Amino acid sequence: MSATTHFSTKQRILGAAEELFAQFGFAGTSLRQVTAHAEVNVAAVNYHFGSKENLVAEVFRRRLDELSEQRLSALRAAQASQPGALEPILAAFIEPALALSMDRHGGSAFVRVLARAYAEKNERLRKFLSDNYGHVMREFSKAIAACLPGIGKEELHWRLDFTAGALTYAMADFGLIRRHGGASEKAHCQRAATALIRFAAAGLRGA
Amino acid sequence: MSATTHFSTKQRILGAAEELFAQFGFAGTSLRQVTAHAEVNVAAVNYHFGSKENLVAEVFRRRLDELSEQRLSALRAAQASQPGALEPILAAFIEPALALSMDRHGGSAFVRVLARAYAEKNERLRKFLSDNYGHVMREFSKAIAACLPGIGKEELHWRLDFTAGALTYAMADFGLIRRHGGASEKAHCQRAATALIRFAAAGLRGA
DNA sequence: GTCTATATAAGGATAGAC
DNA sequence: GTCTATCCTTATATAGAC
Repeated sequence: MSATTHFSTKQRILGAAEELFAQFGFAGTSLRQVTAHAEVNVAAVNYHFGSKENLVAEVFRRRLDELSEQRLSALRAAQASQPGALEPILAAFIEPALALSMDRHGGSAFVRVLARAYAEKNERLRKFLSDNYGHVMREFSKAIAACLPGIGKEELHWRLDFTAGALTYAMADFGLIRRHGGASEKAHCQRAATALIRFAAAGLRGA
Repeated sequence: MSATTHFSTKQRILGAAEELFAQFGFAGTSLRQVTAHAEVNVAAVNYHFGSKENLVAEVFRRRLDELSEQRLSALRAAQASQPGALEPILAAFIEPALALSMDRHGGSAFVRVLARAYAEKNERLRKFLSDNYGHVMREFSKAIAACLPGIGKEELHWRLDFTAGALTYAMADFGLIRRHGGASEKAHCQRAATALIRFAAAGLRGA
């Protein structure tokens, strides 16, 4: 029994799609590539997901439901233990994604898929993400704003915008750091995350 | 004689491609969409550019040759008049792109195309950009590093990386700010650029 | 739930008339 | 330099056997 046999057809498709979307984008990946990579039949995608657009949505849902919960729960913990502190809030956003990108089972590809989605101007995809996960960004924005009194509304809006871009793309790069299985890569990523938190906090404060 | 008639077939194709690439991505845009949008014949792309890949490269070359020169020349001017100052270096990078995105003739779409390229992991495209324009980023990196003595090599590398991501995506958003033709949008963009410079400088210093 | 086969459309690229 | 027509490949999606 091979390693991949442990996963259902549906999970194999999701994993293959995630990997290929990260590498070639949504439009740049064909369902034939996906099924070939997943070693399933071409018809399987339509049987399990109905359409390519639905498959894209499910690739996000599979990870984002859990990731969003982890982020919000870490945010609440940070606000409880260190109220008014900026860095713990940023850590609450970054560290669950970092854990995902260090994970086996293709989690690292997903962080890059997220970065793709950020660049993507596709209306339907943006609406899907905004409708289902927009509340996470709003919670974090509110929490960060509360740490930064005395900054004008317009200025604050921009800093949050810049931060979102910086975090998204920086984390996508974390997913590219080669994981040779050693603990040193994990430590390397952790140092990168620390640097990112420091960078974003300084930028937000506008020191 | 209509407004578009002033431009050659080649220029019309480049303009249409730029607009569509910004909106749908490279893989997500078909040559048929491009030629329809440019109001030229389907065969014109292959006649003038040989292939889709070549068209993509020319879309970059048309703007990036000039933009790179402007950036490097602004960098030299900044280093001459305010040596060791960080903000003028960042301004030298940002303001030529801002001017482009405020320009008529589709310059705003190009800034978003640049952001697309940043997310794109396509090897051939990355190599083309790195071979032809990589020296610009290296010049700026060197200049910024010189302003930040006493920061470790690894830490500095990350901060430059975060900055590149933040700048690229923030500038793409500038290109989305609606320009109703008034001067107020120009002022709005200028304030956004000032905020971006401040944000990046603070992040780089790690205050 | 999984396969083969296929319907139907769209894609990139080219040949050859004008 | 520009057009029409077309070749060939690839794509998404589905129908129907197993």
